[in-house]
Amino acid sequence: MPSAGAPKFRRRKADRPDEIIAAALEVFVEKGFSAARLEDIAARAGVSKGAVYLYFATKEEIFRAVVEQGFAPNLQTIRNLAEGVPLPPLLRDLTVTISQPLATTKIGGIIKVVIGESRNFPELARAWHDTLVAPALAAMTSAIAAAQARGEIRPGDPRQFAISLISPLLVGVLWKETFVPVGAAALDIRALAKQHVELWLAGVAQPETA
Amino acid sequence: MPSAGAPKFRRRKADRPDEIIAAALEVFVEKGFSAARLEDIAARAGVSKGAVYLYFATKEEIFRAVVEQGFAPNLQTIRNLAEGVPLPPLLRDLTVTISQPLATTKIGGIIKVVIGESRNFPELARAWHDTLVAPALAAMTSAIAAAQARGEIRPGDPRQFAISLISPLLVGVLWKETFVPVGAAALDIRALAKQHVELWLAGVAQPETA
Amino acid sequence: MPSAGAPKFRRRKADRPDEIIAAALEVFVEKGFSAARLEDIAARAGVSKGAVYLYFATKEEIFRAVVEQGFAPNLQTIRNLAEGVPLPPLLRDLTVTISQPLATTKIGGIIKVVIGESRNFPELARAWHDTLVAPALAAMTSAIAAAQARGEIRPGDPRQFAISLISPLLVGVLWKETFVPVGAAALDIRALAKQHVELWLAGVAQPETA
Amino acid sequence: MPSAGAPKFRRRKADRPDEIIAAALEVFVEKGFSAARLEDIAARAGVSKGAVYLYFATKEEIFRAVVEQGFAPNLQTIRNLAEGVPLPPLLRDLTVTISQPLATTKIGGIIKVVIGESRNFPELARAWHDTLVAPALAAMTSAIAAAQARGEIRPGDPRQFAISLISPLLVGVLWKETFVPVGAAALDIRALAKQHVELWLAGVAQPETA
DNA sequence: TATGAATGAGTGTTCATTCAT
DNA sequence: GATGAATGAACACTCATTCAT
Repeated sequence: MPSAGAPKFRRRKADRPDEIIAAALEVFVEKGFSAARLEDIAARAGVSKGAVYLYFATKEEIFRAVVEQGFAPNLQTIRNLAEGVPLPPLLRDLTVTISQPLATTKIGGIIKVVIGESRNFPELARAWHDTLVAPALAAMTSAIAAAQARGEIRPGDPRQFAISLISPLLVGVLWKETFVPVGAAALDIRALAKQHVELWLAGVAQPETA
Repeated sequence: MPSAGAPKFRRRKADRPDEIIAAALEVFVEKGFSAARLEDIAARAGVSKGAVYLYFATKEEIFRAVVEQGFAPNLQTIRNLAEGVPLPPLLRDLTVTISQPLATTKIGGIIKVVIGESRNFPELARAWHDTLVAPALAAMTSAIAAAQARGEIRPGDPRQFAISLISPLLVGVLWKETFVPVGAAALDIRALAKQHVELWLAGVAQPETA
Repeated sequence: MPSAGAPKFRRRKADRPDEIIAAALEVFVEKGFSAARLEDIAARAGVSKGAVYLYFATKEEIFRAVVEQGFAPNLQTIRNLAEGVPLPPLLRDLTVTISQPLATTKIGGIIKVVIGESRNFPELARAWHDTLVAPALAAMTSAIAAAQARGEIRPGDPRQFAISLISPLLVGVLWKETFVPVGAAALDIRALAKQHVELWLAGVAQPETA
Repeated sequence: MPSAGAPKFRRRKADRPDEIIAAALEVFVEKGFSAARLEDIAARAGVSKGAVYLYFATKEEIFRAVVEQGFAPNLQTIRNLAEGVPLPPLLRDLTVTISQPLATTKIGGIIKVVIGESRNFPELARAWHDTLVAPALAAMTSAIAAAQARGEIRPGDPRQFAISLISPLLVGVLWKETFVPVGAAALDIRALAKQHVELWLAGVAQPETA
């Protein structure tokens, strides 16, 4: 009977943690860590307050799980930054690959929460920095430096070039999380990314020195 | 009277509200609204808990005062965006004017807090958007559109161009508030601004159509 | 059937209640009623939490069972206090009979728990008093009074004499439960009982009136 | 006006801790540590729940204060056990000195609580043992040993003699705390002490060896 | 029977807010 | 005005009890 394949009314125990994390993410993004009520998280996950404590020992642990779970899907993306490839096609490609999840997943909310709680949970901010942000920035920086060495792009601080490149994406997701919910005009992150990459490529191109 | 001679003891009652606001800003930036304790704010302002309530009716009101007080100094800057002026000199100028306070004042902290509490205080996020962010963006957008009309810069969505222009500054400020306190390498916002403006100007320039 | 041959696996269902009571006794003695967790009792009894509820309706009921079960083995001892017998041999005998279980069984723990929870479970304290303590004391008191009537022991309040007689045993048991677990020197209850009975007999003896 | 001597409605801050400790003692004796509700303690002390936390950080800390406060008044009594004095007058004296507070103060309740919570607060049980019980027992033991050396009392384990001596007092206070509240006949501790001391003195006296 | 996931009432603790001084 | 002791509503967390399997 259990093999019949029809999903049972009661969900499997194994699903609960993820359901709770998903619910918690929403609540944390809305309220921040402190103002988030455990009861809200539980309710949104469709379980009782007590059930949450079957899977997480404290509210903090839920928060950590939420933030850490924001890592995994993004780690791979970073490793795709190959150095030997000419930048223009690489970036035009990457733009699509990156702006897609930024526009559609919850990652923006996590970024917002990490920023907001960075002083209350410094280890999490540090983990995000060390595991995601710094490596990603370093990868882009060295890809840019390599392109400079090949003469493809003009001189200048490659780290600052990298920041110039990715900042609008970050601002885009924060805009979406911060101002759109209070009535601001939406931002087409993908269009923004596309136009910005062209701007950036033109901006870092070698001047046509005759 | 306050200007007449050196007052024996500073901290005249008229200064209290501002001292409280300044203290509150620090605490709110560190902890967020919910986790900020009134007692900490009072202590940092050098007054008793009860004294805070002589000037502000609730913790929320202090928060509003903190965020609203972040407006004033920036409103003027925005109005300086003249439309008739060629963009390059204007922006090179503006870069200095803007990145200076971003790098040295508390404005970064306020931005962080506004982002973090945008869902708990939507009116504040809306006020920031409507009063500061949207007008500034609109001003830049129309300045850019005007420049496009004059043929100074190439076609493209002028709002997105504007976002491309200012995003690195915003990211720089958030970086300073979020990752530097947990050990990340500092960012020279002014250098970043300078290099980025050149990148942007080059990136939006008309292609050298012969 | 249970007596036929060696049962393959012990722990037949009929044993469960006693196993639970035994486990509960340990936990109650360690923690007291309130701080005792049903889960601990279940775990120590080697059953699931739910299984406990197949045999007992509430935690209180388990507690009652534990305390009441402390009665049975002791009720008989009390009835052995014959009145017509000369006290010295009777007591020297009793000493061994009584100090044996005091030193080796869990009765000390039960006494401790009954004392500790007497206000939370007054009926239990009352039951202990009415069923065990008062009858025992009364039996001893009248045996002593009878001996006084026979001129074997000197005048004095026979109830107080009875208390003088048994107190060290009680204190010995409580000492074992209270101070030995925190590092105090152990007490040899049997030796104490032996020496104390002689002291008592000498103390209540008729002064050598020539 | 404050000097007028009329006690103000609002009690002095300095009195609160003691009032809370007194209230807590009652509740702890009635319920035990776990079952005692902070709200009950607060109510019985005539303050709000929050006020308790102005003086004690946790419920445990209140408990410790209650138990430790049970030390002080008793420490001095112990030191009065002089060794060179003949035992009979010393003990007849001591009996009054000791049974007085046992009969009238809250010490019995504290003893009961220390016994009941000895496993949950082993440091407290240990502190009681090391600071009060063991020294008192040691003092009596050596006073008895000295008397034995002087030939005043007969041979035998002096520690056991000491236990024989004090046990009825202990049992008396426990009786008062445990069984009297559930309807048992009261015990006149002072009369018990008096008769018991005589019993003990006669019991340990040198047999009239011709 | 037996399990253990789930529930939700209960309680320790915090902290914005009040108010007697 | 200024203080900080006092209040009590709010919330994280626990655990006896239930019940689907």
